[in-house]
Amino acid sequence: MPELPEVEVVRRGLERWVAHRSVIDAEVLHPRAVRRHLAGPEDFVQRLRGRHIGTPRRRGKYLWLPLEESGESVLAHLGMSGQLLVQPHEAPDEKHLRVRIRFADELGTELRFVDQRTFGGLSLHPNTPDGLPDVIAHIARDPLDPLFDEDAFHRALRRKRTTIKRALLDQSLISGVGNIYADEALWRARIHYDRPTAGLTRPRTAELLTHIRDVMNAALAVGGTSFDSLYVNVNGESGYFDRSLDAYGREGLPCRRCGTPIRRRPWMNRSSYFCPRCQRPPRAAS
DNA sequence: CCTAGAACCTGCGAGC
DNA sequence: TGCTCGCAGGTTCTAG
Repeated sequence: MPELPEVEVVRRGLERWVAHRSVIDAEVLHPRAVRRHLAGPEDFVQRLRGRHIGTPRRRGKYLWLPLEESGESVLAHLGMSGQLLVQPHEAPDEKHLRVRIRFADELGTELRFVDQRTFGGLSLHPNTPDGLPDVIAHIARDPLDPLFDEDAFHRALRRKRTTIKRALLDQSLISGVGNIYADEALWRARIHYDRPTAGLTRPRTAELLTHIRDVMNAALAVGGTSFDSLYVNVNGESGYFDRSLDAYGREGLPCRRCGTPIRRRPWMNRSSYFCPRCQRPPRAAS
């Protein structure tokens, strides 16, 4: 589940059901699911065997399982359609099951990576000194991270010659924000998605960040956003935040603030939803 | 160096 | 019924 709240729901599930177990074996059913593991599927499986899983961690949309005593982690990204499921051994294989991880204990469950579109994947990487898989060192801290550098983020926005929604989706500036929560936060902040970042004032940036945190925490409280069965927690259950969305997916429905119909605009091969009255376009854009 | 756009995949629903 | 088209929550690479 793509954005931060959904990934955090999965992380919490892994912490409860997978942490502190030891791997007895793994099985890669589709090589693309481990394409980021450059040494290949066999190497991935071999280096996983016998390892003890530590406490699952997350930064933005990435999550990882530290392997105790090896200095490495299993890095996971769910892409557009990935799921990490804790299933009983006897549960039938999912249609898009890509990787299976079995444990040495008698709990009767296994960890499965299921991914329809195969944009996501698992891989093994050494950790940097601060416990981060080395390949995600370029990913910025996310807005729920206590060490998120608000001032650096604001200075980056001022420096860039880009627009606000592009910047929010740039994981090297701020991580964890995707298409849904970008639209939701911008609606709350009454900022048009095509507004240049260079003109944002410091208070305006702070306000936007507050809205991002608020909407993410609200989603987290109800298990995240799921429109369909693709986005579920480790037990296969959906979140309920789709009922609370104010902008995303609400084309033609009245803005909950002013009643003006929400608009959808094609944007970067996807969509942007906004209120044309509350979120005024920068110049002559509609 | 920077930014915009396309590519990477599979499946579903709408419209014809 | 069956085909085509547009669309889907992300990241990364390339062209300009």
